[in-house]
Amino acid sequence: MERLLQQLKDIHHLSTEIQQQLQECFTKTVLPKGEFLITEGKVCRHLYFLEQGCLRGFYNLDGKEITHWFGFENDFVTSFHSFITQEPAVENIQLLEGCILWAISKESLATLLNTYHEAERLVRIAYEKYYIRLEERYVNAQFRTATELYENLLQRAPHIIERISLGYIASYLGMSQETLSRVRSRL
Amino acid sequence: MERLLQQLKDIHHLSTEIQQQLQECFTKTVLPKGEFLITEGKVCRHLYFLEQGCLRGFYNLDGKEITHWFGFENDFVTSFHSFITQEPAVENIQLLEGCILWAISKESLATLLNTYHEAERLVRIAYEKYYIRLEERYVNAQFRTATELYENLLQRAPHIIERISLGYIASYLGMSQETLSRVRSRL
DNA sequence: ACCTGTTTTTGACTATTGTCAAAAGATGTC
DNA sequence: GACATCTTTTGACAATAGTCAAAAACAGGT
Repeated sequence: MERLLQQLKDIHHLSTEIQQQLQECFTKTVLPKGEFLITEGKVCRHLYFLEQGCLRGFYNLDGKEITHWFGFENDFVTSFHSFITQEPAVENIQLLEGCILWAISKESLATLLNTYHEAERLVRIAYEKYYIRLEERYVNAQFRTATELYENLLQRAPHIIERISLGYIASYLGMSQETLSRVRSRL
Repeated sequence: MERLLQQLKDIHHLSTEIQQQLQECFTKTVLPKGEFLITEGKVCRHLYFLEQGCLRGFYNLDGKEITHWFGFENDFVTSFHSFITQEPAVENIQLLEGCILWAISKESLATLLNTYHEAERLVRIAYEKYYIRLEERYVNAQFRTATELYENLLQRAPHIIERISLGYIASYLGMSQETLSRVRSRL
């Protein structure tokens, strides 16, 4: 819980009142490796804060799993599309390690936003930070050779390379595992 | 201005007070085809509402222009990264047609957000809509052949194909103009 | 209808990457 | 230490897409 509050404080000042309220809204969740946090087709009713562990978001395309995102410590995770619209999720989120998470329901969040105007600003600023990271991920994703894509990732997000297994990274970069393996052997 | 207010009302209810305030904050801007709204390297101090016309966002990669986004009527446009962080923009936004835009400065927006708490919610919800469109654009962007990418775009955003010239669409889909031309001839 | 400049199409060739299949290397457990 | 399982590497071949260059189609203006 300390980590979560600290992350929120980094975004914007928090009154003691709202801090107490937050403590009540979030529930600790511990899940083992391999488990699914979000499953394709189900509506996603919670937003999670990831205290410990890592996970991946992926969707299916012609029977192939496409990893489009990795989550690590201090990230807020959910299928944002499904959480916002309350339509069934098109993606899955799977734990790549055992994880400690803090969950808040859509309803609790809505109540929080209606009660505390400062919470509204908190969420907006969190979105901005999230959006900027998303943008950085996609700039440089196009028109590159496998080698360039890998070198770019190595600079931009070495923690992904250190921690995630080859097949998932290949899927994330949009190439086959074999190609990625060959790229690596050439460096 | 009517269109802008209507768009905002679609997002969330507006009090008459805030409507008047909005009228004062936005400035009408008319620019000819080819002009740049945002230029790489310059800090972007305005957010625009596009009433009429269309435009493209692109960045340079090894001397090649990569179009990553198109804007049409009723879109809010800017280099969000630069506008939010006030760092120099990494992308350009160029008008593909003559356009009518409504501009609001970063300062005016900040004042608005501090004065009217409901504006805070307005921006958050606008972000959510924007984010969802962005996500839809990138899902299905990977692991596909040129033909599939084009067919996907045809379904998802036929207005882009009808209105934008071949070279820009090719750049947007991450393929050469020649390949796109061949794909089209096969259908 | 004609000229001019721009956009789109076509052709030939090359390079990169995907696919399938098998081998080699790690990791964990008994 | 040996076995089973999972991950990574290597090899051979086919298919897809990029590049360069030239031709054709289209649009706007006179």
